[in-house]
Amino acid sequence: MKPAAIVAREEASAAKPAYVLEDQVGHLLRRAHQRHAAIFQERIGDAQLTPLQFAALVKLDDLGEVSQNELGRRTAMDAATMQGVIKRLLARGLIDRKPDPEDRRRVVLSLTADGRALIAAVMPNGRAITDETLAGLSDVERRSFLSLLKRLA
Amino acid sequence: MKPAAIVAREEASAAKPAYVLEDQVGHLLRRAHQRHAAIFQERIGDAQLTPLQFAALVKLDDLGEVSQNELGRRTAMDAATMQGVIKRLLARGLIDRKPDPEDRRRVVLSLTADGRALIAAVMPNGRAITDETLAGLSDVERRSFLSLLKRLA
DNA sequence: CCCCCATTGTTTGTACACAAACGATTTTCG
DNA sequence: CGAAAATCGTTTGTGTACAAACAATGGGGG
Repeated sequence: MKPAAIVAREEASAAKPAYVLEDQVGHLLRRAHQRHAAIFQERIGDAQLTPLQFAALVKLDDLGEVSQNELGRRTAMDAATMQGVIKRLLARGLIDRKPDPEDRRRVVLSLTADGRALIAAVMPNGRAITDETLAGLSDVERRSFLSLLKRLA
Repeated sequence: MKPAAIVAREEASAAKPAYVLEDQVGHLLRRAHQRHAAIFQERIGDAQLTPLQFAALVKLDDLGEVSQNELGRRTAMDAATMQGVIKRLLARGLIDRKPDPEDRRRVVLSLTADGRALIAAVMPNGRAITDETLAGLSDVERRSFLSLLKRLA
């Protein structure tokens, strides 16, 4: 006859066939994202700049001029989230905003000289952040992980 | 002599050696997390229940009774975030809260009967959500991805 | 041509996420 | 023992994240 403690443990694992929070993708994605955000904040080199603001500046640097919604699509932010991000970048004078003469619904966004200077200055830190986030994985593992992650996103 | 447009493009790619936003871990983690959150909301089967609330209930179900901070550590939420999550679970009558007689700083949390019933009801959906999030990856790829992700988190 | 429909940008409301500062308690260590 | 340090829970402030509803504009199809 098995000891009561073991019977109880077996019953428990029979009743709850192991939903281990720590093994769920969602939980792990959330924690990995948290860790990345912490690394970002620590190393981006500009205390006010957030990951989303950085992403918006990078894309704006790539594209030159874009409408607000278009920039949102390119950076995976919805229109409401965009509002806040754009407002803060405008307040810091990092981007410019003007009406689109060809479509009066649109506003055209672009980097200011300050914006271009900032993005040039912190870009290397962006690379370092990516690198530190992936520290602990070998080159092969990094490639494999990024390729799988891309398929999930 | 090269056309100005091509010179400009070459200068651009020389000056900016390809920081491709779409390839950065941080951006991909954020997008994967977004996608998971959308799947969660669609399939958890309780419109009010969020991923964090679900996580808190699962852990509470595992642990029985815990203090608020302890539960926060187990679910990777900080104390301030915990406030809101606990407040909403209390408001729905899914958890109980009582002072710890042995440590007057602490509050002891536990599931109510409603909380236990809800978690039992939605647990299968939790599994389905994990599965759908990983849809597109083979079994081998899933194991590999989760193991790498765990090392990043 | 005009009406329906889509798109653009905005606002409001809810829910994470965390820093920072706080009062109350408990623990530790000199 | 008693003061310093640590822990617990709370509040405030800023910044994502998204649903839902809105006014204004643009594009088509009847």
